[in-house]
Amino acid sequence: MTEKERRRCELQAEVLKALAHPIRLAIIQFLENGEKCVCDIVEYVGTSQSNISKHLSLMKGAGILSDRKEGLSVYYELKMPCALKFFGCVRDIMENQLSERSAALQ
Amino acid sequence: MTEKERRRCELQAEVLKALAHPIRLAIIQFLENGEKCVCDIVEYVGTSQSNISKHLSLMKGAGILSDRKEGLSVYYELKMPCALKFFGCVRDIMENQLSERSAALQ
DNA sequence: TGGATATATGAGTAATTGCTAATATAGATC
DNA sequence: GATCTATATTAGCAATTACTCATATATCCA
Repeated sequence: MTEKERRRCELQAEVLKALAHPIRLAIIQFLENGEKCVCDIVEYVGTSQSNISKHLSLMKGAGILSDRKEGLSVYYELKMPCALKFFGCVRDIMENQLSERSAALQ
Repeated sequence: MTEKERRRCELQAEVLKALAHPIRLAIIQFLENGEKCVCDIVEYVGTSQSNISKHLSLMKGAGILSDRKEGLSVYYELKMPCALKFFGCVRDIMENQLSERSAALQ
């Protein structure tokens, strides 16, 4: 494996790490229909504002979200809609997992 | 957000966590062209056999890989080719990141 | 059956991640 | 300028992740 490939995998892992948390996935799905402000996201997800702020900052840093300010509010928007398609694939994997486990138990 | 949605995000996060590591991504790309045995994977990635074994086990547990034994060797195969397409998308995000950072520095 | 080989696992340790509570910062309004 | 509101950040702590080393387990062969 070349050093270039290794480096590319490291960068890709950064992005995937930034996706790999339930709260961040919930935020992304919420943003599927367009940009939202932090307060709406807090309400939708149902956890503390400070926790949400951390997660938003992390995803912005990873290039997954972008933001814009409007008065006191900050609106976040999804920059990688392809993630939503991928989640469909992930869901299939999960369902296969459950099917296989069910079959194994029978 | 409903409890069902929350649960689904948790499960999706499990799969993404299982992907989100440079060595695991390298393994997945190596498996793009078909199943490989552990010793080939060890050689390709260039880290310890025990480390590789841990990563393989984790991905198998998450439903990403499947395996079959042949004598002393164990062959692993990718169960979610859609991940490869998604990596293309992740790469675009990474490149956008680099472009934006370059623009910001100029 | 013993030795060799391939692979998986346990234990210990360090690094990373994620949460909460408190608080700082920024913008708006009076 | 003070107050309020929205959001971001710091610090502390707990949980999780990842690695190495040593070793266990399984398979093959003489």
